[in-house]
Amino acid sequence: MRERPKIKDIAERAGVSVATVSRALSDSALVTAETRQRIHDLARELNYRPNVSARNLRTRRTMSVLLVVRDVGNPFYLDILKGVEATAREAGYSVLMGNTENDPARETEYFNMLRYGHADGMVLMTGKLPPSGGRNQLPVVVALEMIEGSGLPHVQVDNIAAARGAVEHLIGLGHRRIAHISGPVPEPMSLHRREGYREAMRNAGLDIPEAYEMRGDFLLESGQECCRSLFTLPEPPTALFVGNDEMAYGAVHELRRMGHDVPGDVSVVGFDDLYLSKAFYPPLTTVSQPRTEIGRTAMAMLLKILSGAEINREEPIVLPTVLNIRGSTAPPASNYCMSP
Amino acid sequence: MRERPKIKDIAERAGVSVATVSRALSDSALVTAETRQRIHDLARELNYRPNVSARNLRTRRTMSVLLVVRDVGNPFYLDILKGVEATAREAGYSVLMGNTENDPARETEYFNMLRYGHADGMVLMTGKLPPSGGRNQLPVVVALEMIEGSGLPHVQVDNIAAARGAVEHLIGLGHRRIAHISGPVPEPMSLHRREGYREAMRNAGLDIPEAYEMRGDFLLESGQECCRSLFTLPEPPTALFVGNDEMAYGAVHELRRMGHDVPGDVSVVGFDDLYLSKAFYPPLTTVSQPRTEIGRTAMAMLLKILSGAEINREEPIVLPTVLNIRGSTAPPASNYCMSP
DNA sequence: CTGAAAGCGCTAACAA
DNA sequence: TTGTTAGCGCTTTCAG
Repeated sequence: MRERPKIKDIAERAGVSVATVSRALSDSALVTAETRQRIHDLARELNYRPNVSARNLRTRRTMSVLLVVRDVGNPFYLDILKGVEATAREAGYSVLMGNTENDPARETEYFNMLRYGHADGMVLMTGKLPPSGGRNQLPVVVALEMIEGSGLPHVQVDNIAAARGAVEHLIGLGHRRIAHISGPVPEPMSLHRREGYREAMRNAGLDIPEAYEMRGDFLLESGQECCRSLFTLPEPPTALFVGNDEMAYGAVHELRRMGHDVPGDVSVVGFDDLYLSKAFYPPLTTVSQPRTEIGRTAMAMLLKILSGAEINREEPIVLPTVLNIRGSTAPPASNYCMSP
Repeated sequence: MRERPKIKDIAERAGVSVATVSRALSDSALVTAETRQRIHDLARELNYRPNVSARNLRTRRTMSVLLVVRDVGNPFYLDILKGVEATAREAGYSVLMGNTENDPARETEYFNMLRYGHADGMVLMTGKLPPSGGRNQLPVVVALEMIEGSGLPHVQVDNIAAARGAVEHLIGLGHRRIAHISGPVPEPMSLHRREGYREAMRNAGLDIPEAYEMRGDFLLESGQECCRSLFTLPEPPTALFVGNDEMAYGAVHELRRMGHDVPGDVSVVGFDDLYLSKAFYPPLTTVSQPRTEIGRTAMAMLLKILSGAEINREEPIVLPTVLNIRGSTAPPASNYCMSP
């Protein structure tokens, strides 16, 4: 037998044409059950494997999708990746990993991979977009990061409402001096979470001293640094609403280093509910996003687009968040407590 | 212009043959600099994109590799993924994600993807292998998990020595009653770390009570459970060497719940140096594996195999580990301290 | 229900 | 240096 059998080999052995083999292998109804069986047996016997490149060329599809994130090393994406992968494979698709590292050139490159026919569609989790160029025609679904006015379908959470809920929790505990450490500005995700913070404060009639709004970059170290600045203020906050868990870890770490107890002296709320937030000390109160579900939904949406179905590109799909109240929040210490 | 230009379109416009265009676009030296330039310009003007499926079919390679892990959701793989991805793209390869969830059927499936020509090679990070079937002929590199006697090239760390070093650190601090929580047995990785623990204890002339060797499964909860058992013993340990960081988090969590101070009452050492171990409280003493480097090395090895170079399949590449000593280890409390 | 035949778009022998 | 040509292995009309 030749190195690797092809349809032709099976056809010869079975005494039928390649067309029949192709049909039989794809379980077409246009083949007698009997021949179909015979061909299947023969295929197994010869250890036949279809050549995907040939099939792709012919069918003009690759049965694979691109999943593009800004940093594969970020644990935040894990469950999303998991959701995308699971949904993709259920539909027979493979997932190609893309990593932009915030480099617009790379992002363009991944769009080009779509155009090259490298993949059939893309789930995009970055905040920026290449210069356009007919990209709205491409099968792309944006997850998480809201790209304003992109015209691309997206699935996300309501960051404003979630943030507002988190801050309301702090206010409900009796906190009045609540500071915020935001993610990188002007990314929509950061802005929205900050907006939620502002809304909650405004609704409660609370002032936000300018120095209470710190800008971080979503990384642990910036959580530490921002926290340090906040606690050199003459009137430091009694509670922190931090833009993501990673910075919240940094903040708690720093608070401990400065001798403050969490939540005894300072309460901290995060955002994301990372993998380890429940094992953190103290277990972190944080907004939980349905990450796996986001992945699944985004991929399902992409599958729908790929199947040719019409979808509503304007109205984003918004998934619900939950505030997980754990050990890092408590009422303010009595000496800090002031009634309005 | 037609929907999507192909080489033929460029050829017609340029008044040359498709072969010349193909050569020009791949910057072959067999084309005049002048025509090459002209064709490049034309290609850009027409917004030409090569069709990868056609190319793949013709060249019999896909320029993509498979990266297979047992759980994409596990943060442990992040940096490895990053290393693999980086090295792959530097060489022009894409990375396809594979997720086995410890299901041997899936693992076979990924091997089949190689055989189908879905990808050119594979970096495998799971502990089990399908029934063989000429798999040793396939371009596969095993990272991390040692599959004994597989005949596949692999890159890894010396788990025995690393574990021994970690336990020696505890012994050096004065601990005598040191327990171990292992990963799933009989996986080589778990066995090796346990072996290192045993060696260190033996070398120091220390006994290992049977109950001091707990079996976990590398997950947080099992760290908690094993820890709970250990501290119902009449003579509980004063230090724990835990098979991975995740279980160590669980153990510390449980110790705190039971009212033990870490490291005041009990010291804990982990393995892996996960992303957040330094922000953990107390910052975790743990063995650090060069994860990104492991990914890079494995991918580099695979590239070498794909390029046709001969490599030594017998001798694994062993990368160095470092013991990161942080806040979770200290000398035993005086009332526990006993000289030999 | 089955077969013949025409490509999908590209690369690489072989010729010139 | 360039062109001609023959496929890579598969799917899918179109005829029978």
